[in-house]
Amino acid sequence: MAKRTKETRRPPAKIADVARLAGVSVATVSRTLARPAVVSEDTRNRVLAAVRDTSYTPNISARNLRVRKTMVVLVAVPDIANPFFAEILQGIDDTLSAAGYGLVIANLAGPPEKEARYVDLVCAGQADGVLLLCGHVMRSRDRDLRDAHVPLVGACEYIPGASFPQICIDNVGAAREAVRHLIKLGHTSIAYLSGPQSTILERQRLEGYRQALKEAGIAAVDGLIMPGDFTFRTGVEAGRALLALSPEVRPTALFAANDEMAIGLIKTVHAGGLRVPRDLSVVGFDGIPYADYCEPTLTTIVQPRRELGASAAAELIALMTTEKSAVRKDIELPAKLALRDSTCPPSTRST
Amino acid sequence: MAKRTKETRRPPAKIADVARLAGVSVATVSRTLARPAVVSEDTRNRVLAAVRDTSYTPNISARNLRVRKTMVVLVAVPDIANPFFAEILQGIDDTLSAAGYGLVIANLAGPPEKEARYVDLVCAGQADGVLLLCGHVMRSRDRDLRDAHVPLVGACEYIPGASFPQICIDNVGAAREAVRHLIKLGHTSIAYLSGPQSTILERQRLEGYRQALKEAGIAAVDGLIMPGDFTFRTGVEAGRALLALSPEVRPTALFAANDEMAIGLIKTVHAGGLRVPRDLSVVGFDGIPYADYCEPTLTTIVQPRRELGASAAAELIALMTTEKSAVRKDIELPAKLALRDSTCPPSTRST
DNA sequence: CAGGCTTATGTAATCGATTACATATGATCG
DNA sequence: CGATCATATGTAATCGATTACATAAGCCTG
Repeated sequence: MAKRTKETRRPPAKIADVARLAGVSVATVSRTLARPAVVSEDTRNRVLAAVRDTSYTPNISARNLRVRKTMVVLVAVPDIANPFFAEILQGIDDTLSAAGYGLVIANLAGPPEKEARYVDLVCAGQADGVLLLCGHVMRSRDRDLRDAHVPLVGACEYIPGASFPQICIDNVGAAREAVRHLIKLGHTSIAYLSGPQSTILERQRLEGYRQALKEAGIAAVDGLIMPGDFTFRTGVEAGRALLALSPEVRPTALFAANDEMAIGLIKTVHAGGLRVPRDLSVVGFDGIPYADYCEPTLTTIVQPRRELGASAAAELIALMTTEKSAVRKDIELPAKLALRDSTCPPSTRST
Repeated sequence: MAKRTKETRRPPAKIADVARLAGVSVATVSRTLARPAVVSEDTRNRVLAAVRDTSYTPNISARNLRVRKTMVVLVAVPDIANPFFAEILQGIDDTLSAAGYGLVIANLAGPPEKEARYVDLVCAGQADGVLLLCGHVMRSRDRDLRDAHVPLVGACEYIPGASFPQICIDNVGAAREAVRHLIKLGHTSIAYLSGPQSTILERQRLEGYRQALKEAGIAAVDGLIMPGDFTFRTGVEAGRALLALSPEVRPTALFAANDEMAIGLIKTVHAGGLRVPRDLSVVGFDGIPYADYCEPTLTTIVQPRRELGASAAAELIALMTTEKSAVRKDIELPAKLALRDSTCPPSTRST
C-alpha cells in the first residue's frame, strides 16, 4: 500500500543524452528527427535506436522558444456547454491535435475578464492562430485582436466582407429551405422565432425566412416574428405567447432559428394543450443530438458540425504554416433538412 | 479597403527592451514582476511604467524552459460532447485558467491512437498535472501514466483505494436516496437501468439501489436489472423491453443510472402508450440541463458539476505547487434529489 | 571608523532545442 | 592528380526568461 517503486523520478531524456548514446552530435539528432533524408542511413538507424532507448521526446518549450512558435491556437466559442459547439470543437480538436497543436478554449459564456485575458494572450504572441466560432471577435477588443496580425479563421457565423477566411453553411439558403418545406406542406401562416438581434446568423436566417415567404407570395406579418436569443428559456416564452393567441390568428407552423428554442417551445405548447405537429408544425435549426431525442423528434436543418470544425482547423493550419497569407478562401459546407416528426400538413379547421 | 496600417508586425517586446527603457538590468525587471517587494519603490515604478509602455508580456516558452514547467494540465474526459462533462469542464477551466494553466483536453471518445498520444505527452513531461474524469486512467496505459509521477487528481468516478485525491459525490448514497424516494411514494416493483458494467460508478449506483430495496424489505429481482451503457440508445432499448412485458409483471418505477438513458426510455415508453409518471415513475441521475427541458421534466439526482470541476482543479493546483505531495485528500461534494414531474405514486390497478 | 550587516542591483550561467556556418570526407572531372 | 563539388557531420550562437552569486552602497555598532 505504501509508496511502491520509490525510484526517484528520472528527468526526461534530452537531446544531448540521445546524441551521446548514439555517438553523434546534437545537431545530427535534431536533423534526424526533422529531416531524416539528410543523414546517412547508418547514422539514422543509430539515432532512432537511441531515441527509442531513452524514450526521448523533444522539449516543446525549448523548441518553441527557438523557432518562435507556440503551437497553440485559441478557439473562441460562445458557449462550451452548448452541444452544438461541443461537436464543432471535436472536429477542431481532431484536426488540430493531430497536427500537434494545443488548443486554448476561450469560453465567451464565462466572466468577461477572462475574455480580456484571452485577447491579451494572443496579442502577446502566445498563440499562433485564432479560430472564431462567433461573429463578433471579442466584443470590445475586436481591433486589438485584428491588429495582432495573427492568422484568423471564422466558422459558423458568416461575416460578409470579413478579412479572414470563413467556413460556414449557407444560412440564408438553409433557412429558406426549412420554410419552403412548411409551405410545401400547405402552411401559409408561418411564424419565425428569432435568434439574438445582434448576430449576423440571425439576420441571415430571417432573410431566408422572408425569401421563402416572398417567393410563395405569402405576405410577411410582423406579428409573426417572435423575439428569441437561442436559449431554451426564450423558446418557452415564445410558446406561451403562442398559447395566448386565439386559434384563429395562431400560426399553424413555426420556424425556429435554433433547435434549443424549438424544443422549449414545443414542450410549452404541449403542456398548454396544443399538439405538435397536428396543431403546430415546428422546424428547428442546427441538428443538435437532442433534436432526435425529444418528443416529437424535431424536423431541422442539420449542420455538418464536425466537418465544420475540421475544415476550419485545416484552413487555419494552412494559414499558419504557409507564409503566403493569400490562402484566404471561404468554404461553404452543405447543410440539409432532416425530415422528422414535428411537421405535417396543417389541419383544416373551421374559421 | 486594402491593407490598412501596413506597418510591419513588430515583434513583441522582450525583457531586455523593458530593462533598457527603464534603465535597469534584466534581472531587476524579472524580479519586479515576480517579487515586487524586493525592489525599491522608485525602481519598481520605473519598471512597471516601462512594462506598460512596451506592453510587455513574458514569453511563456522561455519561462517554462527555465523553470521546467509547462503550465499545462491534461484533462481526460470520456466524452466532450456529453453535456454532463461539458459543465464539469467549465468549472475546471475557470479555476485552471485563472491560475494561468492551459488545458489539453483528451477526449477519450475520439480515436484510440489519440489517447496514446496524450499519455506520451504526459510521460514526456509536457504536462504538469492530470485530471481524470473517469475511472480507468487511460485504458491500457494506466501504469505508464502512473509511473510518470505527475500529479494526478480524479473526479466523478470514485476509485476506492486509489493513490491520488478524488473529488466525487457519494454515488452509493445518492442512488439510495433516489430509490428511497420511489419507495416512499409507494413503489415496490422498481427496475434499475444500469450503466456500463465495467465502471465503478455503475457498481456504486447499483449498490445504492440494492441498499434502498433491502432496507425497505423489498426483494431484489434480477430480471428488473436492465443493461445499459449511459447512452440514449440503450435507454430506448430498455424502454422497448419494458413495453414488451405484460402489465402484471411490469415494474411501476425505474431508476436509471443516468439522465440520458432515462430520457430515451421515457420517450420510448411514451410512444408505446405508457404514461410517465402515471404508469411508470422514472428517476434519473446527473441533472443534465436537458433533464429540465424534457417532457415530463425528470426527477433526478443533480450533481454539482461546476463545483466538482472547480474543486478538482483546485486540488490539482495544490498538488502541483506544493512540494509536499501529502496534500492528498478526498473531497465529497453533496448531490441532491431534484423532485420534478417524472415520479408519482403507483396507480392502483387490478391484478 | 573598521568591520559586519542589510538592501538593491547587476553579471552571467542556465534551461533544451534549432540551425547557420564550418569542416571533413569522398566522388568526379578535365 | 589537383580542383571542385556533393554529402555528412560537428561547433557554437541563439531563442527569452530566471536566478545564484557577486558587488556596491548605506547603516550600525563597539
